[in-house]
Amino acid sequence: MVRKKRQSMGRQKIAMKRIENEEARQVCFSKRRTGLFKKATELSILCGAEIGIVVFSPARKPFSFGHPSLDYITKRFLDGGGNGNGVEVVGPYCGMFVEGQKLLQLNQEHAGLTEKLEEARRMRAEREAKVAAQQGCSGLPCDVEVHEMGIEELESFQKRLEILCMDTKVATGSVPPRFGYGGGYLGGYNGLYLTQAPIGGFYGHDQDINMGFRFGDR
Amino acid sequence: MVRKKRQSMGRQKIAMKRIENEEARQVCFSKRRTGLFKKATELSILCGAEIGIVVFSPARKPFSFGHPSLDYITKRFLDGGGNGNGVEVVGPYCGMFVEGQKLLQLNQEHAGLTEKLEEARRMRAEREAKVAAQQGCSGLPCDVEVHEMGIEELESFQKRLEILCMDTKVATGSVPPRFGYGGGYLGGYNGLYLTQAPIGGFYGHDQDINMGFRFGDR
DNA sequence: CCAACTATATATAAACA
DNA sequence: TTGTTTATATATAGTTG
Repeated sequence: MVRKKRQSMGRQKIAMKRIENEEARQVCFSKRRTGLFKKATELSILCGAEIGIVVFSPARKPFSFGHPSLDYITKRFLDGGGNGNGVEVVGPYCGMFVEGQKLLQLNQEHAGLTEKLEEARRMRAEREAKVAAQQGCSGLPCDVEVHEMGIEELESFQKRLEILCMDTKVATGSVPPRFGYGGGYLGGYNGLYLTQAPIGGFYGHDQDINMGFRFGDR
Repeated sequence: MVRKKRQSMGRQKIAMKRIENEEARQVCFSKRRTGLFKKATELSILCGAEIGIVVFSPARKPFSFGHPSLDYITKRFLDGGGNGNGVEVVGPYCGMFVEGQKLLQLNQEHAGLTEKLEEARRMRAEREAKVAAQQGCSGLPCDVEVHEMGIEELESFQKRLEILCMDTKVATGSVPPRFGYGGGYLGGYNGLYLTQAPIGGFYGHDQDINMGFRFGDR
């Protein structure tokens, strides 16, 4: 009787060490990343846990996962870290989220500086006007350019932040991708989202595209 | 022949929805969190991936995982996101790490603004001096210091950042906890670190410190 | 909470589309 | 790089201590 050849050897045990074969490593990465995110999804659903994950592929491509969303988790920290203490960082053991605190501080600092800059500009304008009225010596080479540039940069920066914010929401699924970006929703269920998160620069090298949310795109 | 009663019903299938029983939910969380971190560990070893995870338990207690460390991963972004492009955010889809990009931008913007502020103040002082002297508008020495406040803020800010940075290192295990905090290193191997990450001043409540696991154990 | 233990649900290595 | 199939390695629910 002819025994049919096995169609598969089934799952083989593998040594817990770096997979040297590059292709195999990449395949393994894809599958296990999917598995990891699925586990995270289940954990958050079953236990009501809130989770944020960021993974860099062997090819240095970033992927992220968040529930309810990374945005939400970050906000939770910015709003006090769930410890009822929104000001003093008693035990700043938030790991990755320490960044949230830094961000908050920088934002405040930024706002403060912006205000001061504006004020300084106003003052200077006044003086300038005064001087001009008295002596008509306008057109000093250095100051005009510097300050106009400041405003432009400020505005473009503001704009960039807003876009970033919206994109983050889209990517993390806290907002439906109705902006023609291609969307950030990759799967998941029950309000959970899996997102690929290329940083920019070179993610167009190969076609890791199916997730295609870009920005004005490659 | 007496058949022994089964010692266990074995693993039962459970519905993918929130576990209502609080105790069961907490137990499930512990087991699955361990499993999730183990999966992350395997992924990083097998594929050379870099991973950062933050999880909030249903009891709102934070746990984190990082390879090589959250600190390292964060730095990678702050230093340019590993894309060799530290300035323009082409595709700002970094999820959690968008924060990193924002931080970078804000930092740069902060530096730029500070400079411009100084500049603006210097200019204003110049005008003022000119007005006071009511003389020509050619260059002249302007040693008026009006920007002390700016400098003070800058220094305190700098200090706060440094403290945060050090604490982050302690928390992620990249530096031994010699500061009496109670320690952030909880186990791990091969350069992998498992860290519990309580946020506030309450991380000493109980000793759920034993989330370690080994390969080959089961 | 943690450590077994058992029986079963799941994840996944290999090979191929 | 994703999807499918097969056979097997692992993760875990339920329970006990």
